[in-house]
Amino acid sequence: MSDAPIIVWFRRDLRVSDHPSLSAAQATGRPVIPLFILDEVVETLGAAAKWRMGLGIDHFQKTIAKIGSKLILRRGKAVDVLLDLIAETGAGEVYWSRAYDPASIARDTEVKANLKGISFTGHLLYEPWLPKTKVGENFKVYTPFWRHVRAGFDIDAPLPAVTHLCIPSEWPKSDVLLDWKMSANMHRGSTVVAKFVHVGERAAVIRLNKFLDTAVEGYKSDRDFPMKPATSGLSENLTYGEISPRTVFNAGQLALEQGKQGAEHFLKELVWREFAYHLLWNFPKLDEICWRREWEDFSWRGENSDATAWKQGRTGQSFVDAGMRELYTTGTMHNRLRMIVGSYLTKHLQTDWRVGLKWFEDCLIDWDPAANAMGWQWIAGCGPDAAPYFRVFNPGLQSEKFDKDEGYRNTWLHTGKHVNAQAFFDAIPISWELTPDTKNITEIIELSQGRKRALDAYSFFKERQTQK
DNA sequence: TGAAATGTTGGGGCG
DNA sequence: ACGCCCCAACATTTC
Repeated sequence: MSDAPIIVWFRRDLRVSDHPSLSAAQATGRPVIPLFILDEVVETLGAAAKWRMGLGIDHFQKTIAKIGSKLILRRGKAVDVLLDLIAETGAGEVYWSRAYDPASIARDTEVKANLKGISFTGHLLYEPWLPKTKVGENFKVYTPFWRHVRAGFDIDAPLPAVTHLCIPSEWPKSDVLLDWKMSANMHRGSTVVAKFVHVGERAAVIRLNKFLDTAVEGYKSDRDFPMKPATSGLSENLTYGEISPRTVFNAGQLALEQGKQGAEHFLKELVWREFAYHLLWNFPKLDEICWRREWEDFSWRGENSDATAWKQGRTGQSFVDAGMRELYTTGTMHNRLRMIVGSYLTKHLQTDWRVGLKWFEDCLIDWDPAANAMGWQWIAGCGPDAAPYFRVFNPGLQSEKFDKDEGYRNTWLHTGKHVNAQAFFDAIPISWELTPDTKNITEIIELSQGRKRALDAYSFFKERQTQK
């Protein structure tokens, strides 16, 4: 029986509750060395996500300290760092929670080929390769996927929090988090976004409970209204694994059994996240190539000045601009606005969905490789189970329906009603000018013209397709 | 998880 | 009383 230490390599699982690899390591009774690596995957995160990951690590260091252990920080290519640490400490194995995006898979495959690594489930409810249709195919449509996993997969109860860890006889050296400068690319001002983040396990659980106590009953209808406090906000925590999907699922299931309206819809949204990973697993270039390949021939515009105006929240469509400014200021955007701004960019502005995907990747603190790619392909009309291309959102009508009192637009465009907004914009050091009141910006393109241009491009595209 | 165009119906004003 | 028109309200189809 070896008493060699076990390295628990943390990635997107910054928690001690319901953490299968940590619990398994602890259960061996052997010393545990908690480790985080600033590796090739973390280095290339978008600015906001990288900064937010830094906050998560900072918080998690304290969590680990509270259970009598220490989070070791190392920087470098993952396999090299791990081999070095094994040599230094005599560690026998490395445990981790699986990741499913191509960059992480490549990294982890190389690691596994060079040392004894054991991977656990932790980031998802269902391993993405498991769901199959009756004829053994991968799912392309959400509803059958939902029905299949709902009926066919049991979700175990979450594991209890790990409350202590055996420590090694000697701690290996650790980097200092500040030296990693995780905020280096946050030119748009991390102090502004910092007001909106909820970091760590405790914050995540508070969010979950608050949502289930107060908001879930009205979730089904209220979640479409960006000014209503109707959503859980948990995407931010799920993406860094500050709460496990299993914890969220079980709590949602309990609410459902208590007869709470909206709980079923909440579970469905959680499973959308699973569906995104199912798609990404089966189509690893989901963020690069149109899932319906023929759409590669569509006349998408690349980076262009209209797209720049879109990023800056200066399109002259107040609802779109408000959404883009919420994104820039808070690192998140209400889901309804994500659909609206995505539709506007890809339809009215005829711009390639990958331009929008990249901007979201850089701005979102809840960025997720699978969900972002699926969402953009969905709205552009080239993805699986996608909104048909001709489903063009009209931002004006959408604002009539979902922001009738202009509360949302007033908040993010600043027209004086919500004084906080000015402070946000004052604090953002930006290279382009934000006028305080964007309501008078001339629209890039009149809405019905933009719609027509999009539909014309679509007919032209379809015409060419049939000729092939 | 859309919007606009087109089609249908039925009530009311009015000659 | 009747036919006609208008148009709101709703349903269907088309993009």
